[in-house]
Amino acid sequence: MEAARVVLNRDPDAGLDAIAVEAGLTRRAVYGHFANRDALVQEMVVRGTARVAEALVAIDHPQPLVRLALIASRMWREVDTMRLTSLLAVRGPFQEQVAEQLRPVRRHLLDTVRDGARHGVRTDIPADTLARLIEGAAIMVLDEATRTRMSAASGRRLAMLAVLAVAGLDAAAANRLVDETPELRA
Amino acid sequence: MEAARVVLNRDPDAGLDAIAVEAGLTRRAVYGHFANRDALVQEMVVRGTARVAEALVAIDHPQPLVRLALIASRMWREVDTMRLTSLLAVRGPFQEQVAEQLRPVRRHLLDTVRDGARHGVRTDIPADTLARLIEGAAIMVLDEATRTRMSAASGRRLAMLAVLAVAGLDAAAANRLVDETPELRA
DNA sequence: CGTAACTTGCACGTCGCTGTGCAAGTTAGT
DNA sequence: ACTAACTTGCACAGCGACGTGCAAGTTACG
Repeated sequence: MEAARVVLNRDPDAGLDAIAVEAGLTRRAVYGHFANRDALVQEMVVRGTARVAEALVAIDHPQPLVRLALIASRMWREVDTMRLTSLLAVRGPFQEQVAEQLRPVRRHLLDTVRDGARHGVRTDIPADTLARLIEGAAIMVLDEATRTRMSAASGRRLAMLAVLAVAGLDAAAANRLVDETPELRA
Repeated sequence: MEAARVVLNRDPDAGLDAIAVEAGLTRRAVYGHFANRDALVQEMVVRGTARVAEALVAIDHPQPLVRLALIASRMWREVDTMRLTSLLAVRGPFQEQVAEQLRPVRRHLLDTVRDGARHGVRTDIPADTLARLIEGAAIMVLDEATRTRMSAASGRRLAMLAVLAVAGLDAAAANRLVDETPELRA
């Protein structure tokens, strides 16, 4: 399970053998726990997505901008799962499934974007489009930060800054927000 | 060739059969032109990347911010090729090849970012990191715009705004720049 | 017409991955 | 020591995609 996350994060098309080896097992042994490859991946992605979705929906802060930054922050905390989830949300046999699980998260994000209109979030781009861009930007930064083996602190901050940038804040305002909000320093 | 671009854009792992059909040929006939599947993809990606790279490096405007917007704009003009190129630059057997071809482009982008420091480009993020983020953001927007079948004008504008946002401009300044610069209206 | 280039259809072998069957081995719990 | 759960190794069949060989057909050009 854990092994699958690691391996599939490296190569989403990795064979069952690679996963088994990573788990310290034989390919044959895996079939004792899962009916087939898809069942394994399904199980993993569903669990992971559920955890992430729950964590993101739970974000609740009076200021919309802080909520946005917190979303980026929590995503970073679950990078591995997030990257897989977002990957599987686009291609693969689980698109629907994952999309369904992400619905409340996306709704929450959209609400936050709308809510932020009076706090500096740009309105020149339709809210739903902007929400998608913010989501995409977060994932993209996560990818980049992972690829360059960025430190936890740097990655988190970068994710927050990028999300706020796409949301429409200028650099100065974003840095001020991140530095002066206690919840964003945790 | 053209067919390969279309098909692989839908599914990067598409079989040779699908490509042949799209081209109005038989799988067998393709082997009359290319030694094997890899040769075909290689040829296509190399040609495409070369074109794009050339177009992007040729961008030359006194204002760095305009250069950034132009990069996004030209990328949008070559969406299909760009998406494939960026995809192949990360995974697949051509990583090195593509990365090599993109080197001058990335250097140009990095120079532009550095150059923009005095024109509103954020400096709180290291220039090389920021350059990567801008590149990633552009691709991400292209993907999103393609997925939602956005109109040419909308897609182009969105790409420009997103790139400028990540570069550190606030929404108002970005819109002003895009609207008031003749080169960005073309 | 004749020829050269190209395409087609079909057959075939190969490769890599999947999923299963079975006998034998290991490990943990009682 | 006995059992139950789990693992291993190996063998096998299936599937899909690749790459090739060959005979027959089409098309363009002289």
